Amino acid sequence: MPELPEVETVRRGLQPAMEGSKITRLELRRKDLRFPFQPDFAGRLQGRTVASLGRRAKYLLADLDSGDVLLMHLGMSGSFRVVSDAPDEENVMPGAFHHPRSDERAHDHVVFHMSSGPSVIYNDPRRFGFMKIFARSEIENEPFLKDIGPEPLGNAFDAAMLAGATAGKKTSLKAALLDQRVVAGLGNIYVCEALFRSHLSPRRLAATLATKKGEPTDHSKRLVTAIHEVLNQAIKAGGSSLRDHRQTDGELGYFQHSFQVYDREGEPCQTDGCSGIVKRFVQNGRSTFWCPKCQR
DNA sequence: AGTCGAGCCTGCTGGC
DNA sequence: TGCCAGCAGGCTCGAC
Repeated sequence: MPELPEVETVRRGLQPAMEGSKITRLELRRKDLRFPFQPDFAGRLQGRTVASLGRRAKYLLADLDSGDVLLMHLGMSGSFRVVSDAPDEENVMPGAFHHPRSDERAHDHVVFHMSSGPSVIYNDPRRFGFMKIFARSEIENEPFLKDIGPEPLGNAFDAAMLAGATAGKKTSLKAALLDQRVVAGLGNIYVCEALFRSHLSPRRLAATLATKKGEPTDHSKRLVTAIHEVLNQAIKAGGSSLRDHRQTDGELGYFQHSFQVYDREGEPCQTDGCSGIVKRFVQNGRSTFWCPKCQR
């Protein structure tokens, strides 16, 4: 599930419960997620106040009053939900309709009991997600963050930057956009959608975003515009819910209804005047969806 | 050095 | 109905 729009949706949902609130108790229901929890993981969190909850790429970053930062990644199937208290009860926050079944609760791995009242529960069936604490002073050296490219919705990301980052790359446009060192936070869904909206082929050589002089081409400009549009629309829709993603109140995101190519193999292309059919093929081990007729 | 495939783990879907 | 292969939104590592 979680690409940038889903992680940002989760961040906004967790903010009221976590920001300015103290972690009174941390329940670890297993010793690992993708990786073993660090020694004294719970001890470094309990009694600490979350000064702010931020996001970098697909990572959530909880800034603690101890000078530590808690980094959280949702992997493929991670989700958070906020419940009013006592996670063993069915008392979900008002307005939520999602009451997890007991077999879903088997994957409730971490529970943050917050001084603000509610508990924040991390659920992750596949356990590709992980959590790690590091000192804020070490953020520049944090391996998970240090090579990540610019935020696609930030000022540093524009056509010239994208052209520079892909200059000389022998790989495809699709693979380049999935590379977090080029631009942060895009995953398979939003790369497919952005390429479609910019009418660029996923097979196109990444290096063609720049001229020989290194100037950004029109393609690079179109792509940046498309990335902005698709991410902003998806955040507005609360992300995309395919299998796992839910907002923190249990609501589904609904951007999946706005997909134009992703998971639409065999359906007609939605570009005005195009009679193409959406195709799927496997590129770098991942499904790519595109319209061969209008994406060049 | 840059690029690509394998693997991590569980659950769901479609075909037989 | 039941079984099993194939597939899934991310990331790192090792091999070329």
